[in-house]
Amino acid sequence: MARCTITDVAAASGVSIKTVSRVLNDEPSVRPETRRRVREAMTAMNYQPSLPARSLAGRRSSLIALLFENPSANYVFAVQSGAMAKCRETQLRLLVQPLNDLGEPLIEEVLAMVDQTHIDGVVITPPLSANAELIAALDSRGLPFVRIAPDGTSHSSPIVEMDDEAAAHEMTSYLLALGHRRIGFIKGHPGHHSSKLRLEGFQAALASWGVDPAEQPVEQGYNSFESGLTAARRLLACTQRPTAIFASNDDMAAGAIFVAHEFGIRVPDELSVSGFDDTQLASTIYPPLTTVHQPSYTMSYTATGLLIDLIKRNAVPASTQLAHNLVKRASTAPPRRAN
Amino acid sequence: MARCTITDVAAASGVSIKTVSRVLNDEPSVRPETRRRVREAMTAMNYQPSLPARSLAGRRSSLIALLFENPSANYVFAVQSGAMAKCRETQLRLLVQPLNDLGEPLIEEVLAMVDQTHIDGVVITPPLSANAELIAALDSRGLPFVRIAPDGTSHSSPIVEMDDEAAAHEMTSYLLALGHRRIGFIKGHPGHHSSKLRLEGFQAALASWGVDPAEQPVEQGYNSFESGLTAARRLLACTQRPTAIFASNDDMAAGAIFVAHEFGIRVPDELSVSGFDDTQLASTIYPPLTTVHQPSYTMSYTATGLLIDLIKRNAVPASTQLAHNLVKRASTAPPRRAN
DNA sequence: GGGGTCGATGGTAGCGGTATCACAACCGCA
DNA sequence: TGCGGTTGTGATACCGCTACCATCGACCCC
Repeated sequence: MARCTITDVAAASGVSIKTVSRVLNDEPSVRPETRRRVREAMTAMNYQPSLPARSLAGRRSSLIALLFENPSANYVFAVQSGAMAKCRETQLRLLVQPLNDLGEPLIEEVLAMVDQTHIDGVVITPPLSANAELIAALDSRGLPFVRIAPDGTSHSSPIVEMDDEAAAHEMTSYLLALGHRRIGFIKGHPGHHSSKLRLEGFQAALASWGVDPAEQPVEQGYNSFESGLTAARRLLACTQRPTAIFASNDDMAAGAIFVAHEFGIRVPDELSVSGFDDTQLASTIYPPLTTVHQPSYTMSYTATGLLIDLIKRNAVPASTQLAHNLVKRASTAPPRRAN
Repeated sequence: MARCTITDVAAASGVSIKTVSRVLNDEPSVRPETRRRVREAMTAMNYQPSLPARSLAGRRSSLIALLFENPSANYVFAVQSGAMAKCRETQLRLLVQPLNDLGEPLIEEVLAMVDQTHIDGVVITPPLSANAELIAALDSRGLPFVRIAPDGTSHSSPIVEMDDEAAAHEMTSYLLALGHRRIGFIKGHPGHHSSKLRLEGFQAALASWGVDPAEQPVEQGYNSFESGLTAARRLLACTQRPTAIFASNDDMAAGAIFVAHEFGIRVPDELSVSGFDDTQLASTIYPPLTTVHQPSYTMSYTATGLLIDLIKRNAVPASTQLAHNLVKRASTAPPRRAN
């Protein structure tokens, strides 16, 4: 069962290689009867088209790339699974391209990859999706791409996102409704646009409840567990300790819970903690984390679908917003009455 | 700066395309002076060789695949990063191929991928590395592959592994040295060969300390957090509750700690818990987990290196064993004196 | 009923490289 | 001086497929 080629199939089904090629590409104007014969021959011989040959001859490579620069295993895994699922449906191959710790040559690396592999298109995840140079470079190559959760800068490429601000607003309202009036906030990585939106949602919710945002303690975090540790230590060392902490992602929220354990502060009795993203971690720590479910898998699945449409030159929406939802678990409760 | 080809480079440097090809492939018998001229032209024109063209014409595709069927984001991320790092060093591309939820057509899917992409070789992670049919299928295609932590069945392909039994032995000895004499064990997924080895290490250590392994409570787990929950509930509901739990991986250990929290059992004061793997999770939960550091990243980095050697027909060791080490954190302590 | 259109198919020139062979220039040695 | 053997280089046939154009009968319209 050695590899066989289009020529073998053509011979076996008594047509020219061109007709086999037509069947392969689902082109019209092949008689159904002929199509059937060719298809049968292909299955019988276990014919597999050669991807390199197709991409060399045609304009398509049937290969798309997923670009990321994100250190979170959970996020990357989710995004990758989503993209992969869509690729499997559509007979495409996915080239996964991590761009961590590259510094300057990032753009060059991407362009080299694009030129070498003849990629058809790219899905870009945050924070890369907000990288203006990268966008410009891809544009210069005329390569189609879809961005996941980029910043607000306008560009004609399609976008898949969730409403970070509304979600943060909801979470904050939930904490306020529980009775919390002193809520510590841990900001996300300054490089991520969503960090800004989440803070804005937090502040807007406070304002709408008549609570002065300026009075609430806010600490800078960097999306890592360790940065959550540092930020939470500061928040909990305040003289007026907050009764709740809202962290901009789950890793940092896990840090806050860790610190609470260290300090002997009971969660949620003495301190409520909530996160953002709903990664696997959220339901693995104790107590399980109240958080916002971010549909990372679905976002990337959707983005990949849009990219494929884009490549096929179908009409594509400029922007798609996916639903989030609040996941209430055991890390939040009404504040203990202290007075 | 549109894409340029070997012909352009040849014209620019005044040689034939064949000579450019020679320079590209680092073949000998090109005059240093000529080589320099061609190299210069390539950089000046920002020439990037076309991967599809090379793989079509030559025997190499400069593409290798990483096969996995593992639901753990942390593990997959680590393995992928390691393979990717080695690929980047050697100018290869990595095709990541998850094979989850495929059932029967798994082998076909892999073979189709192999035939379509003209992959040069494969790195196989557990539990796929123990899949005899897969191994046979790859063999039938004459494709080089390296397995990470496969089971004991002999095969000429290189293997990268750690000593699971010795590591489990060490961990158990550590718990015994702390004074524990009733240790609950949570077994790993029956499909993973390492599960068996870890259990054996546990039992051997007990025996060498004169403790009867048959007296220790053992529960079946399936490597997931949830299965750890179930197993730990059973262990802690025993009339003679163990003073320590050794779980075969970190996720299940996290489950045990979760259950301890639920039951109001203090860790490590009333119950020691230890895990295996040292994933990111181990240092994110509270208390941080004593565990065995499994060098997943390094294993896959090494395996990829061996694969490349194999492809180049260099001499390759049949088996490489990487060092593990015990990471002592706060989840273990001497048992509380109860009598 | 002749020319135009369309449906179904085939022939063939590449795509951008590599492999095989050929060949000229140069070398040492008898 | 002439011979075989290197060494550096070029010409050219592919690799497996797609794009473009040609072909050829059937059908259609006025």
